[in-house]
Amino acid sequence: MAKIRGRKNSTKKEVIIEKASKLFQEKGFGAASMRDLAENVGVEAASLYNHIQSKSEILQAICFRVANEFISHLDAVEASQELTLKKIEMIIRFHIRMMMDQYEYVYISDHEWRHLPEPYLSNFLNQRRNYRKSLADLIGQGMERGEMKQIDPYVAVLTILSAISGIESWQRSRKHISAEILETNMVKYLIEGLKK
Amino acid sequence: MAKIRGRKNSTKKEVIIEKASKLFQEKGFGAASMRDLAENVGVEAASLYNHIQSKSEILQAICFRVANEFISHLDAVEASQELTLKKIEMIIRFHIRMMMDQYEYVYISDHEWRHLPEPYLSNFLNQRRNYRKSLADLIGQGMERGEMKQIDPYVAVLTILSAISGIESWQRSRKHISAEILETNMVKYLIEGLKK
DNA sequence: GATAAAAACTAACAGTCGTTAGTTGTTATT
DNA sequence: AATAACAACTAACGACTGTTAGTTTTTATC
Repeated sequence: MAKIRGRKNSTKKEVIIEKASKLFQEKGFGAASMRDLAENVGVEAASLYNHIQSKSEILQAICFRVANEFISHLDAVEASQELTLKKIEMIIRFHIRMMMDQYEYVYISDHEWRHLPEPYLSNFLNQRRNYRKSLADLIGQGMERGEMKQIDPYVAVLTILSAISGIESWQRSRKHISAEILETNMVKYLIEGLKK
Repeated sequence: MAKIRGRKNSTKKEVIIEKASKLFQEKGFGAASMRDLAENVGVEAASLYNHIQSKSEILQAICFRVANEFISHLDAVEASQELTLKKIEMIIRFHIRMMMDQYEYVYISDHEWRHLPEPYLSNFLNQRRNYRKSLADLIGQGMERGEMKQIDPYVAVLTILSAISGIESWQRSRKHISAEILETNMVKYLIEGLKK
């Protein structure tokens, strides 16, 4: 019996998921093949199945890992004692950081979830719906307390989340702008708007 | 010889492109098959090739059609005599309307352009880069004239465009919110911000 | 060094992919 | 009615898909 096997196994599985995230982001889940992935891992395609059960299991792992990170952070923020507007700013900053630090993972979770098989697809969409609902409630609360403008909370959530998920296209022109400038300016825009 | 053939041909081709736009948006370009598409058109897969040259020609048609619409509108706005902030508002409204009226086309142009073959891919990305550059210049001009806050123009462009392209996820919950409310609130947010 | 588990390999499966060739039916012009 | 272009069909191609079975090599424990 191998003691360390469990550790070794999950390590190799992690390598596969990491390489897959790059591949899925570049080519899309449908266009990325297991043989592509195997080549990146440095192994034959069939050997991958010693560590994973299927191609879509990789997608599941990526999507739900990202979802859990966002949900955990939201819970922590909600439990804090900050002003509502400050809470929203914290969430915005976390989303921006996630997008910059774990670009491939977040991208896949944002765009490739369509290829999740049931029942994972419904599960994922439920989690996403709940997350957005919590965020909208938070914004509604901020309006009630007079901290913020009167704006449809759901539209605000939509605007914030999709504005940030668009950083994807900034990734490719990284040279033109630093991470710090991006975060500072985007937060300023999303909080204060464009008009003077 | 058939006089009307040209017209007939393009009409059927247009049907194919229209059905394809729905299919590509739902399943992604890679996962959508020509046999899928043929079934939606009501014809055998091979028959499609009497009207189109390849699968990717459909993608090209969609991506460049959308790109041209946005470029044309931008040109018209730039030539107008409005205030800069008003110009930007006009562009935002146009993007929102396009997203609502031609959702599938815009979605594909936003997300499936990766699958364009060269040299169309480079061509497309060039056009996109130029479009964003023009928009950033417009915002820079607005700042110089004192109409707007001091924000990195490129970040502003990125925020605006990606915020709007996120309407995709609103499409699926259309019942919860009307197009008018969406447009009004999103414009308000993107111009005035969240803070009171 | 023996043992046994883990992980690599080769070969192949059944199915799907985009696309082409060749043929038949349809439609419009003469 | 004859002609000719168009658009549908069937059949098939070679390549590629995710995945399984069976076998061999590597690795870790005793």
